Amino acid sequence: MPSRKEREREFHRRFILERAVSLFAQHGFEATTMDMIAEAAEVSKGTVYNYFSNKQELFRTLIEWGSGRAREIGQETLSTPDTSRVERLGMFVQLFLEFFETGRDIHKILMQEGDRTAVSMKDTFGGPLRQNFMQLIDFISEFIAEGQEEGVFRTMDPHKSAFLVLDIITAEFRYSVMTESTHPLTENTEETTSRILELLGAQEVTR
Amino acid sequence: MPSRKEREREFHRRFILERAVSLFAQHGFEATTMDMIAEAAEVSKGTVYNYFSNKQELFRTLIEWGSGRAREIGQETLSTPDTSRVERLGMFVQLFLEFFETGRDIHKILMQEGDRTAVSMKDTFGGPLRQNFMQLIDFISEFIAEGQEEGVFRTMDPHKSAFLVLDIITAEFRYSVMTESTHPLTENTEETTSRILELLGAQEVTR
Amino acid sequence: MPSRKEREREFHRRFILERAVSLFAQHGFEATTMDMIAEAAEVSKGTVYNYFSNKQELFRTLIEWGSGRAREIGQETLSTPDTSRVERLGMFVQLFLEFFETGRDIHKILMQEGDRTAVSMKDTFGGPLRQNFMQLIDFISEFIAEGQEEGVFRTMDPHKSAFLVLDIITAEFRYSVMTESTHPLTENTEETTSRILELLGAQEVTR
Amino acid sequence: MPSRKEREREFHRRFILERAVSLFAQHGFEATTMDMIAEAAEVSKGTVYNYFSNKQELFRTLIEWGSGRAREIGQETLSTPDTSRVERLGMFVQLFLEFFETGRDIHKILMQEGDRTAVSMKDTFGGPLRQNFMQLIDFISEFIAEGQEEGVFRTMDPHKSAFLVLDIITAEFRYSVMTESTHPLTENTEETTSRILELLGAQEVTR
DNA sequence: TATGAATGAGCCTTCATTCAT
DNA sequence: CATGAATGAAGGCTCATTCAT
Repeated sequence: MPSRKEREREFHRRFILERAVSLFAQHGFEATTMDMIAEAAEVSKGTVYNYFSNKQELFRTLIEWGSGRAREIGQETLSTPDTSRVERLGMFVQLFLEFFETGRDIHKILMQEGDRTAVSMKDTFGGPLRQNFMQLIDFISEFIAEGQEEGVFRTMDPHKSAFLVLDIITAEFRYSVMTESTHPLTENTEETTSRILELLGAQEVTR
Repeated sequence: MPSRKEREREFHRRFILERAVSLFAQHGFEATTMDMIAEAAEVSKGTVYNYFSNKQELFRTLIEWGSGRAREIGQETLSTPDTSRVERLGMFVQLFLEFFETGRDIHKILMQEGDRTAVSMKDTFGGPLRQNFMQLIDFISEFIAEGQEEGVFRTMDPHKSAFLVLDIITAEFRYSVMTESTHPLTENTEETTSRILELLGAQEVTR
Repeated sequence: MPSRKEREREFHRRFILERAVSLFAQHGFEATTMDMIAEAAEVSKGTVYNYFSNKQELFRTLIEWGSGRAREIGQETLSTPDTSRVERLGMFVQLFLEFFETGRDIHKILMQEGDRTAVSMKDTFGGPLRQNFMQLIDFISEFIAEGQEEGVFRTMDPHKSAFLVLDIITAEFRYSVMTESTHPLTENTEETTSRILELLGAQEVTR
Repeated sequence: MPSRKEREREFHRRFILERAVSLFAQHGFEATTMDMIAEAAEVSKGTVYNYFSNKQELFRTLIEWGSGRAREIGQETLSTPDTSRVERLGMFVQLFLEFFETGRDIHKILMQEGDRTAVSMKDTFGGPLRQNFMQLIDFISEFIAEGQEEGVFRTMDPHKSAFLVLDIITAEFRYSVMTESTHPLTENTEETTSRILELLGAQEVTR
């Protein structure tokens, strides 16, 4: 039972995080200073240190938060029982694109850091990010493998296919940003889904 | 006719660049210090500044070099006359994967900065990188559009398709890095090519 | 009502300035390092930057402070109503020499920078220094012109005379420094004043 | 008997000095780099070091050169026999103003450094500059003392008067620079001379 | 002697972190 | 807990000087 104090503390902590997100997204980890964060959060620098022991922890929290949510989406949608694989996949794509839409900033961070993580495993932030990412890959991979057993998907390496599936979805985000599009990403849910189904060689898909 | 001095100077310049590449790839722009670069290049810090007026210029040179080469590959392969579209695409994929293979570090940098560029257009390094990237997209886009006119590819937005084509290729790189694979990327040339052809709805492809 | 914190901050700021003055006077702007200033002020380098955004601002503050005070002296003494011009001039000379006496260091800086300003107008520090100096010249100039109208002073270019008047006063300072004299400058008030009166051709002066 | 080589060397040395003068005048000692000097002298940096063992020596040479010339002027004009003191003084003023006119740059340097010298005796450049300056003061001082004995000048401290005499002359230079005047300084020879004579209380001067 | 690449000490400035109030 | 002044370890960059060619 969290006391009122604890709840307030958690609230304050989240507030700082939310203000920090856009700064990190805009300037990257190194170029974002604690002063900037403190100012954006309308508190003193000391206060920021009261909630986060250092800059890295603050950033790591963001990474974990974002990548954790991504993993959750996979977990929640892909294993829903009593639903066709196609429907589940559609749900997954939709929630993912919605997630991108809602938290563009956290996504920019994840993508930038994702690549850096892909690059140097020992990276401080790589840990939780990589873990969440790999779990997400596993959910997708398993989803694909089961679909193959059911004869719904064509036979191909499920693990690699999982990467490709994620790539197709994130491509939407990259395309949107590169073309400075203002259309909501979710508009492309159906198109993206069918592109994935095609990749997976889903039988029942009709175009 | 460049004098011996000039040639040596150019040689030395390249040497510093080569040593800097892996540092930037590993730590990113901000976290890589001029001291690190100087030490890696086995020269003094002053010497590095003798060849590059500042850290940004050094980095920009790398970005332009890498992204310029990527654009060239597109230009050289996709517009080859007297060759079927399928063959041209195969060549494109192969050269691109070879390029990844040869210069893994420069690619890591391009991808990291690519994402950062995708994120904030005003970025200092965005200029040349974005320009080269967009030109590459244009080459691919045109290649697709012509193929559509010839009835070789299915009808879909050529511009967006171009992004997807690139994404499919770079996905190989990402996958390779994430799984710490040691297989040469070029092994996947055929598979990647056919995946792209499938995306484009190429008629003659048989699996 | 400035809070205690604000007052302390202002106090500290002044302290750093006072310690910096003698360093600048001794070594000049370029040769004085922020490390020297920090050490002299018994604080860390970072603290200096807490009070002054950079070296130039610190120096500019000194220049403005000193040259502003010089201008004030002219303003306050020369336009005093109900006082003879001779008395006013005497007051002016006295206060000026006192000012030299009190802040020998700031004067050294003003004279050094004054010459540099005289030399290159575009100088960063020239602005406020030159402005204050010119205003001082204007006060003196006006004082002389009015004296001429009253028939107290001989006829001559008031503007140029103003420069000469100042030169005569500062000559005392230069002489004192060159001869390493320890006599208080104010001892020469009367002598200097009569020298100026002679220059101005003041009627009532008897020797 | 200087060999041709030696003469050429001396010639080259002077050339570098001449090119360096305006740089030092414009930017001051610290802000003038050896690169700038080398470029201005159209030689390599190494060559500059071939003629001057370091930056300080180069600068000191300039100072000695300039201050030596000033001393010479005093020596040559003030002790001319068979000439009235008034005429000698006129000659002195004229040559001095001409010197200012011809070598504005070296003068700027002397005035800037002169003040700095006046300030810290231990200064590296102070030595020769101070020595030449003091000798010049001595010449003037002696000239005044003798004039006093002859009854030509009023009685006053000859040493201090010498400083004032020099101040009156240099004031012309300062005034000219401050007002950005383009008139040749020598135009003011007569006016300046009579101002000095007035200071000295010369009997025969009529205005 | 001329050249200019190499060196490295040192400068200004930034910023994560600490800590007294 | 909140504050923000103080700290000092780096970092980017400059430039006088050296030295091999």
